[in-house]
Amino acid sequence: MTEHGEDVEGMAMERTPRGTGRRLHGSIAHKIGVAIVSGTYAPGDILSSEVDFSEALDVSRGAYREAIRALAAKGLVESRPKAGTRVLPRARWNLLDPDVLTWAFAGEPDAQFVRNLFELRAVVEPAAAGFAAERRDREDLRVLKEALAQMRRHSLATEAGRIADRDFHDAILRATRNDAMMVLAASIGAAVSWTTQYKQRARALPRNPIPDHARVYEAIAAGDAAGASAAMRVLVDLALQDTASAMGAPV
Amino acid sequence: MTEHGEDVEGMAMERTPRGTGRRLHGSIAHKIGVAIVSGTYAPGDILSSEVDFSEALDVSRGAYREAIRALAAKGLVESRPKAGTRVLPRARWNLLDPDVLTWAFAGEPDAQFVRNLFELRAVVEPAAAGFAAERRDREDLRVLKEALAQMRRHSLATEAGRIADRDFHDAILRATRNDAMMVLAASIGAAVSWTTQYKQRARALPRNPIPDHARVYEAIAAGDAAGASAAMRVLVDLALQDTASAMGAPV
DNA sequence: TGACAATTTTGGTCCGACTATAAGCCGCAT
DNA sequence: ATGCGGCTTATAGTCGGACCAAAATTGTCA
Repeated sequence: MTEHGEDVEGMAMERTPRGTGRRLHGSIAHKIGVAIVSGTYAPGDILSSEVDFSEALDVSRGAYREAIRALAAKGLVESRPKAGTRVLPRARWNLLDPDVLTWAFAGEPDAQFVRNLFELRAVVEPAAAGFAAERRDREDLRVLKEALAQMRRHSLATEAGRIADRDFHDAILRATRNDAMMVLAASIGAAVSWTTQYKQRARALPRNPIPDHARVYEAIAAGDAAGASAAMRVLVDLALQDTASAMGAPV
Repeated sequence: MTEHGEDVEGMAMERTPRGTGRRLHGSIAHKIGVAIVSGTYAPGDILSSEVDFSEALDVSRGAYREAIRALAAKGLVESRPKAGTRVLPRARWNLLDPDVLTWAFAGEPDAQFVRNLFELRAVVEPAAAGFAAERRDREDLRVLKEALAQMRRHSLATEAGRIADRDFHDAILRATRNDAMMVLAASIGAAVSWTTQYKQRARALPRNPIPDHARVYEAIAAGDAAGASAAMRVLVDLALQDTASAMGAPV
């Protein structure tokens, strides 16, 4: 992707084992995954036969198959003897899967999809904050407070600031004592954090997020479920507005 | 398991290609997946080496590796050279993945987990109903009405009845016009439907679900978001109560 | 004794052959 | 013509065996 300049098909793998980082099958899955999510291969399309595609990628058939297995596990494709490997309809994709989310945000994210994600977040996170207010223990509050302090110290423009922000939300999720909710909101949160880059890019950083977060913290500390929920709803709504304006799309 | 007498490890694959149905790597993934989710292999555990495990299962190393790829794609395990394949901490599992859910409900489902699922459902579905009330079109209402009619015709004890119930909820999700919410609620709904079996098993069928569903339909048809949301909340709460009592666990 | 090097274990990749499945075609009978 | 059933054949599925690469362990030497 750097100075080689070639990669004619746009899909050729690095032949040099140097600096692969990921395993080979992993990068294959990544490439094809991005291609599918970004629409290069539309739902219903049939991928080239295993032999053709794998040698087009210049990898062994085994590695290619393992990549396809991963994609199939995420609901992106389905392979059947004689029929080939077909891209499944979007409704079957595990859109909440962390990897799929990563692939979706690898290119220019679809504005509509981002809106949907925020909508879901606006449903889940306030509820999570409410549960957290009811179930948090002393340790949860300590972590929450520490994250808040870190957010005050560093701006959201810095890496440390974003990590603190993430810690804050993660701590709330842990406090819900609900695994399912944790997994879900963690995925959404990750996706949402990608959009933060767009906010930064647009230099649209007019709002100081600290007060919003502080209000959430106070309500959780006070054990005020309704208050925590409401405060979180405000926080998410504001984040959505920022993102929407930064992406140049109407809310 | 029958007269073969052997199968020492309790994990040996059927050697007879007869009635496999699933592909081989699929059944391997299923077996190991269930074993992990049910706690046979605890987080942090290292699976036997590829050669050992694959020949213990009496399958080729390739098939085994493909199965592991699928599990890795769902966040259940992680493989690293020399380090082996290790079961990841529960927090990394894609608990909302349809397959993982299936595996989780393959054995006796964990009561706590079911409660968490219902809690999440209680958050998402009412919100979805609200959005549906705002965005549904004539076609959505038609499908919804038809599903409701089918539910009246067949009891929930029948397969047709359960399908109708599922159609009803799916139609609501489609009406939200939110892909992310659709995928999520579909997963949860599938999981919840497993629990229906437990309700049946316990013969705890005291409640007639039609009125609850009808109220949701009426509110959506009327475009009453708040009403639809409230009606759905009631519906989910009642379902939770039924399930909880059927599972013999306190709410 | 501590740093370095050889060893060995284990996953990663490749190859080539064979098998099993089902889509699509062809022909038969209606 | 039409619908059904068997046959063909392309394609994914499975296998086994070989070699590569990385990392944990062990052993060795300064």
